[in-house]
Amino acid sequence: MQPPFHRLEEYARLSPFELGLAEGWDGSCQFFPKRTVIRREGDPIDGVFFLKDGWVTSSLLMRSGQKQIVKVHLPGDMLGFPSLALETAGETLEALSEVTLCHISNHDLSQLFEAAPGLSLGIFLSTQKERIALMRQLSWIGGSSSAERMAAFLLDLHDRLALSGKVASGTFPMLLTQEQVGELLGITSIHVNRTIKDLCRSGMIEQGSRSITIKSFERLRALSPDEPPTYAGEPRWRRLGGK
Amino acid sequence: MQPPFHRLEEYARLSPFELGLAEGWDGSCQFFPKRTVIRREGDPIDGVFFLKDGWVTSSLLMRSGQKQIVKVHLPGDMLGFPSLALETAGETLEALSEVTLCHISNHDLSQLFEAAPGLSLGIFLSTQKERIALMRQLSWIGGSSSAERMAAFLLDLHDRLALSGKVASGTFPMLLTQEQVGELLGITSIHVNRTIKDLCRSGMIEQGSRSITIKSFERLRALSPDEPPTYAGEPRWRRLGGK
DNA sequence: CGGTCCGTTGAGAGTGATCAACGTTAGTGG
DNA sequence: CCACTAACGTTGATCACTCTCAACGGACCG
Repeated sequence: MQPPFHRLEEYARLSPFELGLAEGWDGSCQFFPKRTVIRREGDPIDGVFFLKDGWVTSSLLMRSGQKQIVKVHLPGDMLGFPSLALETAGETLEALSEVTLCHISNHDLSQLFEAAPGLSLGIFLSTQKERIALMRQLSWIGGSSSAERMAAFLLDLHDRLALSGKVASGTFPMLLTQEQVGELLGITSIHVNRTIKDLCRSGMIEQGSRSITIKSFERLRALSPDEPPTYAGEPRWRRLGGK
Repeated sequence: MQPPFHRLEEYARLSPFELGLAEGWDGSCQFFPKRTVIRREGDPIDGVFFLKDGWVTSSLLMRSGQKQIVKVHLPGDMLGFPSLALETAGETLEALSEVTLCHISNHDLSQLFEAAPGLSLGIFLSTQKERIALMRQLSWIGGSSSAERMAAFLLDLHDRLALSGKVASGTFPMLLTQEQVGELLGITSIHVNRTIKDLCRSGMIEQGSRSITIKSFERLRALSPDEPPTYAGEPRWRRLGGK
């Protein structure tokens, strides 16, 4: 299975039929230019997406006009699942870069749930993983200073990009503007700037034009309010999948 | 289906076999006294729970010692699902009152996924609903003042308790201490007190010994940073479930 | 070569944290 | 039933982190 589709097998060895399904998605994918709104809060729900390439934000708009970014999605993520429980979309999906998406209609999804148990379980567990990620982000914002949030965010992004081989000796691309980082961490873009500068001055990170380099993992991890969770591998899935 | 088990049918009409499964849970339930830790972060994962009666918090502990309450669970909620994606439990479940829990082992859960498609889909969608709730809470904490967070929290709790008929003319039980409300909303217990007092002074709410009364829904809703989402009913499920 | 978006920096204001003390309720054992 | 104790709620004073407002520099794009 070619990246980023290999992530579908993270929890489950897939059957040839299931692999075929995923290849079917690959065949019919759509491109979106940078800054496109893929689906807006309140839009009708036409299924979910598999993010083949590019970065996508998921955000909520409050009545005050304040935007809260809830997740930065990277290649291999599945998008739009929370809205399945709602009448209309509950989050805005927005392209941070040029993006390649595979669209999975409600109809295809229902067939998948019926006929592809391994893929279903893998998707189910990956959405639980997203819940864990949300819980962590909540704890960052609810109980940490701006520097601590920033450290946690940078380490998390680093680790997730490293899984796709997008990191070279601590350096990884940063496609968010400082304003967007602020919307993600619940601080002002101005304060994001000061916080980043502080981390640079103290030698923990360096910033390139559209990249970040982590200079001291040790000190950044010491600053971070929590440690990354250990995800269950296939053995746990096997227990859940029966047999 | 007797409350709170009726919530399992929120998304799916259940087959007689599926109803039997749920009744089986009911037969083998456990009691926990107030303040018991049901499962601690890092504990081995022995399945999930159905909350039959009582209130339970789900929380994360940060290295600083700060606790972030991530969710207040009410009767009918399913607990412990996020940890299925992890090697060890990712959240601490703690009884806020005397609690009745039905335990569902990994083995039972795998059988359920295989043989009870309606129940499986209902559970899947309810976990997506939890994601929506987490996203909303994140936006409250990330982008609102303490008074706004408090308004959103009180309205949300009111609405969820109203679904179980636990609300009488705006009055509902409040089983959290002010310290716990603080851990939920990301503010100090001292500031929780001041915020509640302010809301009382301005006539929006009144506080009883272990209860809250909402006096002006209109003004509290105007203060709240967002509006409650509209959850999809059975029609949407039918589309997803196939047939 | 303009314009817009993004990043950067300064000064001042405000919300909420911290520290400290006291009142009140509830639970416990005599 | 009362005394005692601990947990919870309440209030004041001070401090710090972060927001707001404002201005300017630089980079990318048309």
